[in-house]
Amino acid sequence: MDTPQLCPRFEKAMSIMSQRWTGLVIYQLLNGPQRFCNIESAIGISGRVLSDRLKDLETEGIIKRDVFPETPVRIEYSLTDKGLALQPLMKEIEKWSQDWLQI
Amino acid sequence: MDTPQLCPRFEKAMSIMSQRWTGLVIYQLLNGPQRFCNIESAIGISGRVLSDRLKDLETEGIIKRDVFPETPVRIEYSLTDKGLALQPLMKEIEKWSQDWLQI
DNA sequence: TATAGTTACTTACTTTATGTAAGTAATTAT
DNA sequence: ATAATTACTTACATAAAGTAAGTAACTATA
Repeated sequence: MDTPQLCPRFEKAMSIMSQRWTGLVIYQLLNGPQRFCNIESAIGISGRVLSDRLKDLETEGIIKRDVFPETPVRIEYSLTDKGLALQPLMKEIEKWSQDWLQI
Repeated sequence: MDTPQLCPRFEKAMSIMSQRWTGLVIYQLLNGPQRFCNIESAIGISGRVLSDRLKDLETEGIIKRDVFPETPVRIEYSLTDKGLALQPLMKEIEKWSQDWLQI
């Protein structure tokens, strides 16, 4: 038929956002920089998958990882500008969920 | 730590949108009602998974399924109001992808 | 009449992703 | 010497997704 072809950039964005946990990790980091174990307990993701997701998101330039050589070592994850730019999208998801989902 | 707890409605919205293919199926249906094989070829999803997704989305009230007893039978999928309400969200993904992703 | 074509699926099987639980490294506290 | 802490990794089990073939219902063609 004659539906327009998918824009590769849009497709990429979708593939990032439609990966399990990615959205919640970003949403959680909108609360500010935080550590691995905090993200883990806040959203209920397993450490194994969180480790994968943080690596992927860092590779995509959406989050950054800062190491503070304290004891025990403190590692903070935070959103880059690219990651912060996802806030309006998160707001839309919030809005839709408020308007259309029951508890 | 002291990050706020996740809103169950937001979490539900995220679980819908972060399932693989769901976003693209909805995006595709923003072009108007269309048939199974059209969605399939437009976004490159396998029939097996598309079948699952369409059932899930119908259960969620995001799409509806209309049967036209022609030959061969025509079955059209389209967005409900709840599904159409996801358009602003799709626009945000488009915008972000334009602003932050390279080709 | 037999064969092929069409759409919308389903089924069986393989591969990939995710969940669970235990383990590791580096350091400090007890 | 043992336990505690954080940020992971590893090994293994289960769930989700991909691939390809099959099915049902009907029509068109040879």
